[in-house]
Amino acid sequence: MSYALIDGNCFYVSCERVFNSKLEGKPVVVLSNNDGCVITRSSEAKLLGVKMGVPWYQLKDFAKKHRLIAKSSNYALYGDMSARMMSVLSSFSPDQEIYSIDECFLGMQGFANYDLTDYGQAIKKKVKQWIGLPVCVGFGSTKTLAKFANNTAKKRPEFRGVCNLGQLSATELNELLASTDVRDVWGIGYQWSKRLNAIGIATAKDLRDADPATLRRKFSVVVERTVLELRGVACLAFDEVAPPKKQIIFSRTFGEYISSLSELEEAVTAYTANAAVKLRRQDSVAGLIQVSLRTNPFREDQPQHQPHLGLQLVVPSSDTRVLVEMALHALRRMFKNGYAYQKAAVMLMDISQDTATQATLFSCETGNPALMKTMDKINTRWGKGTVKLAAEGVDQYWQMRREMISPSYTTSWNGLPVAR
DNA sequence: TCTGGGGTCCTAGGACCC
DNA sequence: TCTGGGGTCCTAGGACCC
Repeated sequence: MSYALIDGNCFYVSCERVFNSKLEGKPVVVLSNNDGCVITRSSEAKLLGVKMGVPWYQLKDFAKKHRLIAKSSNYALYGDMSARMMSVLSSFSPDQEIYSIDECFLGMQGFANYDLTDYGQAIKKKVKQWIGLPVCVGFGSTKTLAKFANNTAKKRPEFRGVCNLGQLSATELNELLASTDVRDVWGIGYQWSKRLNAIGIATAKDLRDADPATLRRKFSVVVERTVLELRGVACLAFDEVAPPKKQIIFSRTFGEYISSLSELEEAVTAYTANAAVKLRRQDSVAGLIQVSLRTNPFREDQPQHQPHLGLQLVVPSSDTRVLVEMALHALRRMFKNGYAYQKAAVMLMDISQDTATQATLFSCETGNPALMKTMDKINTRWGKGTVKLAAEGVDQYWQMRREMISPSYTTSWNGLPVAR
């Protein structure tokens, strides 16, 4: 069995470029929600030395000087482009696992007679032609090796965007592994890479050749599995259908600080409604809802308050009104006057499929599934927010800032590109 | 003075991913 | 002034049970 991993090159920037050719060849970054910090960089921006995660306000002067272009993130656009890309990719294998917004695995079982390097080039070409997005392709006998191959295809121009490990000699593979920092192995983050370095494991090759049992003892079973995966022993499952989420979070920084309870109530109501939509989309109900608030932790000069409170529902529910009632209850218990709150989050937990719900003896209010379904249908058909609870507020001053956002070219009539 | 052993469940915290 | 959002898995330790 072998796997392909296809990954969009600086995906968000590439999505912007599809509809705005002026961004081509220029240093571009896409910012996180609220225009907070850099989350995607074009290769030109990387060359300028722009680091991942830098706060935008620290970069403004630099951007002016170096003609760095910033875009607010436009998830309506990226989500839609992602769906199109995934649909094209699904035509290249019967088995697809969508791993994130910009990457998927394909199962390559039954492709033994194919030249996978050619096949990878064909994939790359079709996605570029049909969707307009540049991708790289990596092939390996485990997911971790496919990831490694993809990473190699990205970094080394001589591979022309496609790396098939199966085609390499043992020497060539060793050379590639030896020239890859252990930090760049999928599953090894900053903390573990530091500790691995300390015991003499610096490269992907060192890690592959280390003793799995020792690493399990010193680190965890996760690191052991990574070692085995690098050796070609598959330890990670291929999930074709996304399993339902075990927790659902809706969390946003406000456009402006909020100090009043009534405005927080509006925001928490809206956040809960958003989380509930996600919950119903996977036909689930939640048994526990947690609300949290946060002041700006960077403002050490200001009083800090980061409360969170979870409340159990008597009967698990997905009804927005039931969930909102609980959320507001939690909010009112935590809220304190005199703080500038910067962010709120609503988290749904104890999630189960709604068919499995246990009825109570004294059948309590569990909500009205039919009404919720109708609401979701209307909002899908006529656009988000067509029908909502009045308590979500009308003005919504706390909505996030997105000062450099592009139109929703593919998902809104108003954003439709015009051909001249 | 002396104070078992084994199992389960839950939670918090730490690590990782994009 | 301005620092994102949304997930997963694993482990250790405490509570509790017999």
